[in-house]
Amino acid sequence: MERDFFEDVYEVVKLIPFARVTSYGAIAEYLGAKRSARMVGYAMNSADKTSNIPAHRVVNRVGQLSGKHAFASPSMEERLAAEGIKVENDVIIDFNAYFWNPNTELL
DNA sequence: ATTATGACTTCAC
DNA sequence: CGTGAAGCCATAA
Repeated sequence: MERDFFEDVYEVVKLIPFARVTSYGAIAEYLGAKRSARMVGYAMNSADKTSNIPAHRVVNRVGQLSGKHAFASPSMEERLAAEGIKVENDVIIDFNAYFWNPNTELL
């Protein structure tokens, strides 16, 4: 399994530092295809099952755990809480503060 | 090759 | 301010 797009997504997601989160759009934009934000999440769906990808650090633009349903256990919010990230009502608190932009911080 | 689907995003009403 | 619809791209059937 080596979908080029997926591969890039995995790489970026793996590079996400501890207690840090990012959005699908940000990753997609970093890959040069900001229109493919959906594919990023789609990749995560496969990534979390097949690889040790911290998909729980990837949320939508508003910091909402849109993909929590893809996590068997523990819950996405628990994983984030384990990193000191507060989550309430499936939404990351102070998301802007935890936001990690690959284009800005990684580059 | 074509159709359907989706962990998104943005514009419109 | 809230809900709805359309757009875009890659994967799967």
